[in-house]
Amino acid sequence: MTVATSIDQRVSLAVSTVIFALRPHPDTKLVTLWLPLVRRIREPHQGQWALPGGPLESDEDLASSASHTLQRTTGLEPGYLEQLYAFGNLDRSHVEHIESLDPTLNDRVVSIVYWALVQPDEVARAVDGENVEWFVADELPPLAFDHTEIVDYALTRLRAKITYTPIAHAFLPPEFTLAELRAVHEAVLRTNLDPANFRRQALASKTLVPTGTCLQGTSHRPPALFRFEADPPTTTPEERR
Amino acid sequence: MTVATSIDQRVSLAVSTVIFALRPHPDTKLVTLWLPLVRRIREPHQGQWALPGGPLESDEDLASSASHTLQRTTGLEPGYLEQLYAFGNLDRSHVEHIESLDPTLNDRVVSIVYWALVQPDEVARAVDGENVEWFVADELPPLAFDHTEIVDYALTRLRAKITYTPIAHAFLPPEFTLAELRAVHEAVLRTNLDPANFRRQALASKTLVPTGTCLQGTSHRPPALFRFEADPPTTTPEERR
DNA sequence: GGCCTTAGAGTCACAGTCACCTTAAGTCAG
DNA sequence: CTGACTTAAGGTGACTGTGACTCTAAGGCC
Repeated sequence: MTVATSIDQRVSLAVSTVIFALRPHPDTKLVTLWLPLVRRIREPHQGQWALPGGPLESDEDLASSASHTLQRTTGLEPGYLEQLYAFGNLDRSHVEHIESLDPTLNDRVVSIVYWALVQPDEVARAVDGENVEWFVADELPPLAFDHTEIVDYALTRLRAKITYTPIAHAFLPPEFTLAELRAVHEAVLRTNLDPANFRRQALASKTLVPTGTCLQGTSHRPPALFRFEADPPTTTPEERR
Repeated sequence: MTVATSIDQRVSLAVSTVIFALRPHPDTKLVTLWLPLVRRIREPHQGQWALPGGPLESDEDLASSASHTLQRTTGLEPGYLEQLYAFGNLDRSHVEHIESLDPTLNDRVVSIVYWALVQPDEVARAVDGENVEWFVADELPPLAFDHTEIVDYALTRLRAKITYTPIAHAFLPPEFTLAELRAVHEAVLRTNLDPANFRRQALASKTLVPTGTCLQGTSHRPPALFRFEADPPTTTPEERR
């Protein structure tokens, strides 16, 4: 920071985003985590799948860049967006599959990676196709660069964070039942949770507000609807401003 | 990442480090957190104190860059080093004191900030002087750029992390008593901890190994010496390799 | 020996968690 | 209308970790 007025030409800066959404698993039909990947159309790692992203433009914030990537690849707005980590080690372009040995293509890239939660809808499927494809997060093909590692870390972070922070709302509509909220947790954590205990803890967290209404038309006792509290405090620097 | 083969000239990349060490407070004599700052010798923010750091060299990893900064400003090796956050918003050079209005000096800088824990020794004081000076972490002067914000975030992270991770060892010699370990926690958290309860929790964490020996020469019952377990598992990507 | 200081072990009340059970409230089949 | 079925919602008891506190152990110092 102190003396940073020039930079070595060969270090470039990119922003990538790990985008999570919930959809039914094609085999088990159980709801699981999915994420969109982009097929690389040039060396290195041409043809392999990679995280969506791009170089940081000089007129956009880091988080804005991640948002733009999200919009470009899925057509969606982020329900939740947080910086994951900055990956910049020298060896990160050379992992595993060295396809191109042309050193000019092996430029040093520092990637600032964000992770996002979205609600997939019709629009998302429309953007699909082209070079974008959605995959089950825990059943990914080999990815370009160190992106497998990055996705693993993002999954760890998501699974840790959902247990102590109300981020599940990013996967849900404004109003939802406790069963729906629990289903999100179960899908992310890949476990079954005791409905009674989950209910008690969710209500104790003080982040849920009962709407007073109930969901009608079910073949059983109608469940109460909730919405999330307006201002859940966060701790990342960006959001503290 | 995907298309990152060129970068806008005006975005430069720097690595800064928040370096924490424990020393007695000059007034209260109680042990507290200190950190070294560097006086800026050019615009913008000339004369103000800032975090030590510098541009990322094309042949060094991000963490290595932070280590080099640490070595350069204090002469010390890091006992603990972890990436804090990447700060890159457009307005971060313009906060508060706009001294230089020359736009060419207000280049866009993305800073990847690390935080480190060190044991200060004689060497550290020797490097002192020049443009480096140590300050009590909670009583800093106004800093250049958004560095006040960054230090605040680093302090939050340190204080949160020491409660659930055995990082206190970075402030301690290889062998130490439980009272010394507790003193580190008390200094970082600025609270008094119940010795008996702290003991119970520390031993329950399974990260301490009794050496079998006791510290002799005290004017009371000799305390047992401990050392930290060899392999404390961590979760940051760098250390998982 | 008596006193001081700190180490270290133990006790008790309390809050949160987990596994499990019971009751409430609706739909649907007959 | 009635009973079967399903899920919501509330409750209970065992267990666990924590905070406040007490008590004993082991040294040095006077």
